[in-house]
Amino acid sequence: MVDVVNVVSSGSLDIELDLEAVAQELGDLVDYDPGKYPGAYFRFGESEPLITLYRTGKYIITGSSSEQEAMEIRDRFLTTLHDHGVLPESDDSWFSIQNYVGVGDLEESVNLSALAIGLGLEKTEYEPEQFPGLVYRPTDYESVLLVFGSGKTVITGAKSIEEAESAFRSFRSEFRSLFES
DNA sequence: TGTAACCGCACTTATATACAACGCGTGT
DNA sequence: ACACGCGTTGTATATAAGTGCGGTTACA
Repeated sequence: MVDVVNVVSSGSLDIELDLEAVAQELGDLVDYDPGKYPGAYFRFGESEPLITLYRTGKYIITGSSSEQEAMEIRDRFLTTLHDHGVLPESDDSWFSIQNYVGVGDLEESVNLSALAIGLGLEKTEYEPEQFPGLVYRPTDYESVLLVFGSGKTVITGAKSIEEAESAFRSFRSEFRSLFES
């Protein structure tokens, strides 16, 4: 239905950090350049999700493919900080999923100009010279959908996988009723 | 040297986060 | 006229989609 390709989550360690010292302690796992960006980048491996850690102790995990993977990375991250003496205790104050990015497929080609009119011009943006996809902001979902001529659809801004799937299902039925396919 | 094929990149969307630099408004 | 505070913007990250552009490479 909807294939999740990216999950963005965030949390807090609830302690202030000296990022310079953290980078020193963790070595290759951390990439920190305060002149370029205030956050320190932490990554376990080449294609692993990225954790951006801030002075305030707050952090963001990007690039997970599921909620489960995000949770696992968080656990490993906390354990690693604890093992290096950066974190006194390995339980953080809060952690939550902020954004799901997924891909759906209508499995047929779409006339985007006609779709923009069908869905309503006030809810859509379609400027093919600027971007090949149609931007659809449904009234009853917080998610935003990017629809392409191939029928492939990107769903983003969802706070849960259920929200993403529901938004896509709703869009697909609207699409089918518009074009009677 | 010309043309063709291919590659990488920016475009757009959402979202958390922080810090610098900017504009603008108000008060002194 | 100037200082200060607040709001906004750009910086950076991941990720998919399809299009167009520039640059590089290969072959005739």
